[in-house]
Amino acid sequence: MPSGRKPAAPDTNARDRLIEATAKLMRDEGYAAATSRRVAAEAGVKQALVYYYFPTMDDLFVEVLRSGADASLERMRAALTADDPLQTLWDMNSDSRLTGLNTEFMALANHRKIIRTELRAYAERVRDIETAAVTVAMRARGLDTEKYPPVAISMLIAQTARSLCNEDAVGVTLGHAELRSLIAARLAEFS
Amino acid sequence: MPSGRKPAAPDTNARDRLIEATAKLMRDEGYAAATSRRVAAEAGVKQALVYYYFPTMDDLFVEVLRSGADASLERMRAALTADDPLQTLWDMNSDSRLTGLNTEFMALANHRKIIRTELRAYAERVRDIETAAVTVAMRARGLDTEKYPPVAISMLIAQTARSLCNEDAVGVTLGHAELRSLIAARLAEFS
DNA sequence: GTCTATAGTATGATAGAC
DNA sequence: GTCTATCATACTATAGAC
Repeated sequence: MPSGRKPAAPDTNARDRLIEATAKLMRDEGYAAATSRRVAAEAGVKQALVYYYFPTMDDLFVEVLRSGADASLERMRAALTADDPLQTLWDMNSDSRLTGLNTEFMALANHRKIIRTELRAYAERVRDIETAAVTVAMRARGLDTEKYPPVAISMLIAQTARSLCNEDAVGVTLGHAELRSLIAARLAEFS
Repeated sequence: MPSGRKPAAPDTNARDRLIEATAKLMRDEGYAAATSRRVAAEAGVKQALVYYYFPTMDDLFVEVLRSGADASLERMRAALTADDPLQTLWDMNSDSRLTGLNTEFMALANHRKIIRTELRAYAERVRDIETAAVTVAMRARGLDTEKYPPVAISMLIAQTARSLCNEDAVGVTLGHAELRSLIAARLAEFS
């Protein structure tokens, strides 16, 4: 295979570095900080090169969302067939790197049509996978999937994890211990 | 009383109009759209006047947060002594005007210290009030506040309502009906 | 309290050399 | 594929007239 190398090194091609640099800036300083100049500097290239790979900055943002989404979906598919899908669901939605980016994209999506469309498509694919995993887990334990629809349970777990993460990010921790142990007790019933 | 008028009219003084215009722009187009020029135009004044009332744009943002927070806390205090505090808690956190602004402030808070500090203080005051209301409601119905800490219950209700609202804003509705009716059934047990 | 005018800087995007 | 150079535009913030 001629081009079979996949270096995990920090630098691959310029395009990938630009995408990664944009994600980093969005996480650390918000989407408004991800300007063509700053993104280029972070990736170690000149500003004009951004427009060689991406027609507009919005196209760059969409690509950041897509590549992150693909990686996330891949991880989720693998993880949710594991021993403890519900705990895995909780853990994955507690990753502050992901929830931080997600907040930025939610804010961006509120006023940019292309990003809204892309984010919606991604969110629904994620929900489908998560719901499938919860369905399997609940049936295996003989739980009532009529009274407690798996899609509702998976939303409850994912959204609670993400909310706690978002609050942590701004320094709000009041009540977190209580909610965490309540969830932990509930999740333990499934294991 | 010399200055006792409180006109609900769209125009009061310039300062208030600037704060309201900023909130509107943040809701409709995101915080990045709330520039001194656009805010001034929306309020019907000239750009330089923004800096007469607010030393920097961040000071304006903080003031938007404060005035919104004060109004919200006032409404919440009044509402939570009502007949059905838990339903009220749900309804107040389902207001898309508030949750939209909240998303913007969360994103802003992720990279602006002053706003993070202000948002944290507000979030904790809100949580205190909500928790107090849930405590009263649970005790009145003889529910176990040891096993189900009121602060955790109030967080669960508020965050679920807000999450559904945030998703609605970007067009995601998958699973909402199921989660809503699950919550409705739970809330009904308290009434 | 509200304005005009402007300084100084950063932005998205393009043209064209190599 | 990557660069230099630049245009047109927008931004925050200040100075100073009225």
